[in-house]
Amino acid sequence: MDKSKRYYVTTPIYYVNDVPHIGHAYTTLACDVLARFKRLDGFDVKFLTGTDEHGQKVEKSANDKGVDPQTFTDTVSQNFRDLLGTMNFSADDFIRTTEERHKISVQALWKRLIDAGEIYLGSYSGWYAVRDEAFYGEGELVKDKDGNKVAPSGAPVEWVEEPSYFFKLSAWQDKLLKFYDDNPDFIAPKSRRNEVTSFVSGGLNDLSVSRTTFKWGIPVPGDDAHIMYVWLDALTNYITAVGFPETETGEYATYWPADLHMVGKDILRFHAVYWPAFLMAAGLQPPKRVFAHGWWTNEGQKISKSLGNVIDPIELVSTYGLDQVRYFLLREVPFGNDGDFSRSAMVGRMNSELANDLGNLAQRVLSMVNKNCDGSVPKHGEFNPDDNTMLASAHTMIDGVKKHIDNQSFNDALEVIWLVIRASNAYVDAQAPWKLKKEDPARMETVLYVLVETIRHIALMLQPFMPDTMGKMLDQLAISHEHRSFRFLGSAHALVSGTALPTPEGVFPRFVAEEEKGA
RNA sequence: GGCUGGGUAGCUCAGCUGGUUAGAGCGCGGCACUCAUAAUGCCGAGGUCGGCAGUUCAAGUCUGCCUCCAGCUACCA
Repeated sequence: MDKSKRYYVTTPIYYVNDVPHIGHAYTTLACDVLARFKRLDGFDVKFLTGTDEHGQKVEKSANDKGVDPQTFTDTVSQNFRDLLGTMNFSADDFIRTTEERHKISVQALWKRLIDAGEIYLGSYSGWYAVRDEAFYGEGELVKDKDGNKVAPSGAPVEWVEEPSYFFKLSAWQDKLLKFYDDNPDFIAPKSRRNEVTSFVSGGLNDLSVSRTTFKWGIPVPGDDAHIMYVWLDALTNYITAVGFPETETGEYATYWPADLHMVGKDILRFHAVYWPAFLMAAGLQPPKRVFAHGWWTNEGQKISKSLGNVIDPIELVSTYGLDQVRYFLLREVPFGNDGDFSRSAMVGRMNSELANDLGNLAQRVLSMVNKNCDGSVPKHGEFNPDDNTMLASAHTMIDGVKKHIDNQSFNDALEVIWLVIRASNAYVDAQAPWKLKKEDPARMETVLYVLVETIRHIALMLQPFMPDTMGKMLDQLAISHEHRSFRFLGSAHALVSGTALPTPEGVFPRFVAEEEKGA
């Protein structure tokens, strides 16, 4: 197996206590585009997502509902699985931490860490907030209005003193710093990398990795009183899904180390510090890269449940259309930055870029072809310098796109494609095929040929972002499903003159607000 | 308090190792065209590149100080 031609990308596993929102959709969307892109580029891809189902909070939620935790998680995990269909995500595997394969995997990892002397039994005491699933130092606590000590988040805390296993994280400080140094692209974007290295440079404490205060989790092998700390459990999903503890054959041998863990910026530390430390301590390879993306605000406001302005992906898709939403989320903001979702920005992008620039380009060209070329791919004569410039920009587009995709710079990748789209519209106007129709029909056909061939390239390149719509556009060019990978880019696989084309139909309608309709 | 990143046209942002008239998209104004989803193309307005000082033949681009914003981190009577 050629390891350079395989690609393993993961989303975080989503905490089942949450209801799927735009943040989940955004993270998985980014991975979906990467996975689709790599598949089209000839890679053997594994794209993993799933749900994190253990922990005290889940146990509590289930109790509150009067059901056992397994029944509870079966129900809520499904919400995240449904999101795949809603957003047209092409995940290859959906892992749940309550699965048997995962229990085996986590316990095997634990044993490796024990055997390596990286875990020891001690005792833990501190202020614990169930709601945050985190310990706080005395100094971090604040007083609420009744004078009770609470976490900085406002969550109630309790003094907990219990035996606990510890991972010797403190011993990994130098090795982690060397690892970051040797792998400058491990953490992205750059600003996040700085944050992590400065955090690690500040010193690391050993990490409590077990609890005795609840039961809903994976037991420590040989010491059932202890349940493994949720992050050790959760992070291990990335290797469970490739068949760990089997490491010599099968998917682990093929796909590990993962090419990319996509995460929100809130969980970067777990992925960029704890996870590589766990893996190296167990004698396993850390992942190649962790990318921390930003958050969305809603019309300039921070999104929160209490404000009631949570953005529901299902609603977005039904209002604006699936591919329009997929496009907007990756086009509007440089990936890694925070972004703002606003109705006007959404409509602006979908109308000016999708309907006007791209949709109308396809429509104006295809309808001329339909009316003037017998509804089939036009014949072409010699290409003049203008034609060659146009075609060359279509042919070389992939280079820029690929470069940006490998940096997860989705908006830049789209910009590269849009330069070609704008150039195509300018080319149409400059060549004025509607004039050539009367003056030089053969030349008109050549111009239209250049255009359909350019549109073919644009549609092929945009498939990862907008799979449905680009599928329709390729249908309109009568390109079979077997001819839609990036292998077919370039003049060697150009459209064949005379091929019958279906009647064109617009694929990106303009968005007209309800109140404007019928006005 | 410390660290990091950032303050560039109305808005969102590009500007690599310092070098001729500082760029794009959107928005705005005008012109052209009529194939097309009242779409497209072209032209234009406009910014003392956060402030002050310095280095240099030359600074948005380097240095120092100041200021504002964001993130991370530490600490506190």
